[in-house]
Amino acid sequence: MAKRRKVGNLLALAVLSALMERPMHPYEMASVLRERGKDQDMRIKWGSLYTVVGNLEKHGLVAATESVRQGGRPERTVYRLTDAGRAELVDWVSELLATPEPEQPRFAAALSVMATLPPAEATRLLRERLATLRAELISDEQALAGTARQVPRLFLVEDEYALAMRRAEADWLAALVDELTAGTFPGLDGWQRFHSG
Amino acid sequence: MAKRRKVGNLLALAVLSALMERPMHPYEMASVLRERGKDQDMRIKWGSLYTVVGNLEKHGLVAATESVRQGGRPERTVYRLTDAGRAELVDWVSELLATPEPEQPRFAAALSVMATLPPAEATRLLRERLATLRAELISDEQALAGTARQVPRLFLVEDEYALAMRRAEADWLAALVDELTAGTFPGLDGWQRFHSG
DNA sequence: ATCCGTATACTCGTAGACGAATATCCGGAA
DNA sequence: TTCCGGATATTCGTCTACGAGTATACGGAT
Repeated sequence: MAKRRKVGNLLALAVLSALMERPMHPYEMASVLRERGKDQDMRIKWGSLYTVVGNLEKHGLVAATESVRQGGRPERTVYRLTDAGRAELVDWVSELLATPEPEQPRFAAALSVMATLPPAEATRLLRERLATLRAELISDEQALAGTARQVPRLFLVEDEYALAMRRAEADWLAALVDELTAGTFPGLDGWQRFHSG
Repeated sequence: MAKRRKVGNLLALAVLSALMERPMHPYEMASVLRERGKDQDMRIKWGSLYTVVGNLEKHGLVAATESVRQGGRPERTVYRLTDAGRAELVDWVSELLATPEPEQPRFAAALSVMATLPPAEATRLLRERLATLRAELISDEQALAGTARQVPRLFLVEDEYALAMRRAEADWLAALVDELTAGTFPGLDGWQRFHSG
């Protein structure tokens, strides 16, 4: 289903949305994104930024407006959103919002090969994860509560979502660890034997 | 924190784990992975498979054992896991299990630019997502219950995890949609006005 | 007056990811 | 017997992602 975008990198989505506000040059986009805390959602890759902006231009989704030389600094090219770009943004967001796509988190990959470790070791590691997760959860909750006093909630939904998912992961993980610890997880003995023999 | 792996692609993890069982040639790995249902977790990219195996060999994590020409078929190179490869696998799984890393699901990106759509439209799309999500949830639950009768639970933890996360997403989403529908989401009027004016 | 750390702004080379093409074999239908 | 479609196995070339490097300017400390 998921349509093939001319520029598929999610960084392009961020760029387009930044340009909704006003024309900017690439470096400025990065700054704006960082200030908005988007850098946590998607760590800004400098190499990609310029490639992505270039591709967006090539496909007519953004257009260069001017090349200003301010002081003696390197020349900056300012880009603005085209009509096609605006349309692409709307279309893309709509698709992303409406269509759940199967994500493949790294942790799932790890679980799928968990059997390569002996059960005791796996349990120990999972317990470690759970502890870290809970600690992060607490500080993230506080951080969110803090920014919620300054930023309207509309711009924090992503964080609320992320937090909810983390909480769910912690809950699920706690249940698994309990089963492993109590020995009620089925097949534990076979798993153990596989690693002893 | 996350150590830089010689071969970072998660497909490499799957390859290493497949080779734990017995030596194989690349195409066979793909088949085995597919049969185990891993192809859902990570859609097999043929281009990557051979690159990844090649890189694993270059770094001494796997080694070619023989090149068999069976019948007149193209020559197949069979690879086995080296000691270094086994160690890498254990180390990698351990890290992935123990260390929660900030994932950046596409949906989070979508939420972060949701404001570019008018609230009514966003709500409509989210409702659509919720419906799809719930439908998928039901069929996935049944599918899992089905395979659970044939495969030991140890090899289904990833699926249980995926399912739990989906459920959590659906719950969170339902709550959000309710707020939007009831009009109790704060700042709804400002959001609307931004798009009318 | 000069030094230097930090912010600004971008370029480039390379490693990796992946789609699509290629080539051969086998079994069954015509 | 011959033809064809699907399974077997891999190669190739392109396109992308990104780290690391480069170069200048500004402001405060020395």
